[in-house]
Parts: sequence; C-alpha cells; structure tokens
Amino acid sequence: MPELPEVEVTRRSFAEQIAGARISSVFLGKPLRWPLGVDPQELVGRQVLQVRRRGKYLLVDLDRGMLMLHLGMSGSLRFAAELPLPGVHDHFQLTTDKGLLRLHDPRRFGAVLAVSGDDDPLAVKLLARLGPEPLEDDFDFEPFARGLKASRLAIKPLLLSGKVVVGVGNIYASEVLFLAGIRPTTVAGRIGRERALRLHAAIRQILARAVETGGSTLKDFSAADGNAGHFQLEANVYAREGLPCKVCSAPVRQLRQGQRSTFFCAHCQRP
DNA sequence: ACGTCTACCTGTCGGC
DNA sequence: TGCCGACAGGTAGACG
Repeated sequence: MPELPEVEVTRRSFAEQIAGARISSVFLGKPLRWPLGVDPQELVGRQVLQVRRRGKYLLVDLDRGMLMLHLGMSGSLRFAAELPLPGVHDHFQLTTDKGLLRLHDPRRFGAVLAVSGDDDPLAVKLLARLGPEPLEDDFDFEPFARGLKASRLAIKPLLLSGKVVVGVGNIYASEVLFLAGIRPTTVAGRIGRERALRLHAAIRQILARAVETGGSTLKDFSAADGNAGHFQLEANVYAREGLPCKVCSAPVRQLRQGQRSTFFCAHCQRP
C-alpha cells in the first residue's frame, strides 16, 4: 500500500508514543513474507528505543536487537492504547506498557523481521541495495544524474528499482515524471542535464509535500494513529486514464512497463 | 553486472 | 446473482 510518504507518515504517527515502551507479549497471525527469525518470546521484556525509516522499511530499535517492518503492498500499522481483538488480516502485534502496535496486511507481502541490528547480515542484505533517501540532505544531484546516465532502462522502471533513489513507488513515479515533463518510456541514459535537474527536484518536491500534508494519493491509507490521509495530493495522472490532463486537457494515457501500469500525458511529457 | 520475469496473497471490480 | 479473469500501493530471487 505504501510508498515512502505513507511509510514516513506512519512512522511519525507513532514513533514518539512508542519510544521507551516495554514489550510484554507478542502475537503472530498468519505467516508474512518471511518468518520472524526468532522465538517471539525472546522479544518479551525488551524495550523500544526509537523508530527509524530506510526506504520503505521501518526500523524499530530495541534495547537489544531491532525489528524490521515492511508494509508490502497492503500493510498498515496501528498503535493505540486499546484495539479490538485481532482480525483475520492482523498478523503481528506487540503488546507494550505504552500501547499495542499492530500490523494489518491482507495480502501479506509485508514483513516483520527480528535482527540483531544494522550489522545483522540479513539487515545488511536487505538494506544494502537501497539507493539514496530522497528527503535527506545528501540526495545530491550529481550521483543521481550519473545513475541516470549509466542506465539503459526506461526512466519509470528505473525510478521503481530503487537504484537512483528509494521510496518512489508506482503512483509517485507517474506523478513525479508528470511534474518533470518526462515521458515514462524515455531511456534514462538519454535524459539531459536540464531535465534530470527537473526530475531530481520533482522527486523531492512531491515526496516532501506528501509527507508534510500527511496526505496521500492512496484511497485507504491511514496512519498508525488511525488518521486518514487528507487527499491533499490528488493525482495528476495516476489512475486517470482517458480523463483530461489537468494542465492541457489532452487525455491521460496508460501503458504497462514491467507488469506495472504507468500513466502520463503525451502532450505535457516529452520523450 | 545488468535487465527481465516470477512469485508471494487476498480483495475488488468489470464483463459476461 | 454468480463466476472468472484482470488488476492492485512491493520487491527478493531466479534466470538469461
């Protein structure tokens, strides 16, 4: 369900409340993408220190070890003092002295992993491939431009790959390319400096605004405190096939790239 | 090393 | 109304 903004909004919605919480029990539902990796009893008694994010992973630092959470395609977190009994799609829950942290994930592409820390081989394996964080100060243009130049992929699947930047998912990829005026099928390596600059700026702008507003293009997104997105960020092109472009009124077009749908305006976005 | 494809799983929607 | 296929926010891992 979530792209970087939704994951970050989720993180911010419970990170402070859960900090310092002591885990008293662990509930596991159906299997997720991978096994937890430890006996859940081992987590009991540990304390939550802080919640970080890397790409679309949430990293819950414990006084000993770390939990890696991923929301996959349909996952969402809730953190509350009390919650109804777990339903069929609730697959992980921590009970703490500060509240319940619950993962709801109908499709179960999400994950909860218990690792020893950032240096854990599994954590390293999963996080090593991730490109730079778009909202950090070190998301520099020059390495980004070199990443584009080095690729023969179409720009849209390159954005999704996480190699030149993390966190841009299928919705925001279309939106970012619309804002930058770049056709999704354009070969990344053939994008010139000026357009690469616009793309770099568009990524920061769209993702940052999505986080700030706590809004989302997602229909069913809500943060861990239960607050729904405000729909501040209405899509310009995503899921608008056949509807008029909001800028030029030409019909929005759809195509498939790597089994994922892409939306664009052929007039506003040049090859 | 790179690009492409499959697989994981459930719910929803459109067409017949 | 019911059935069936297509599709949905992600990404690791296998393959060529």
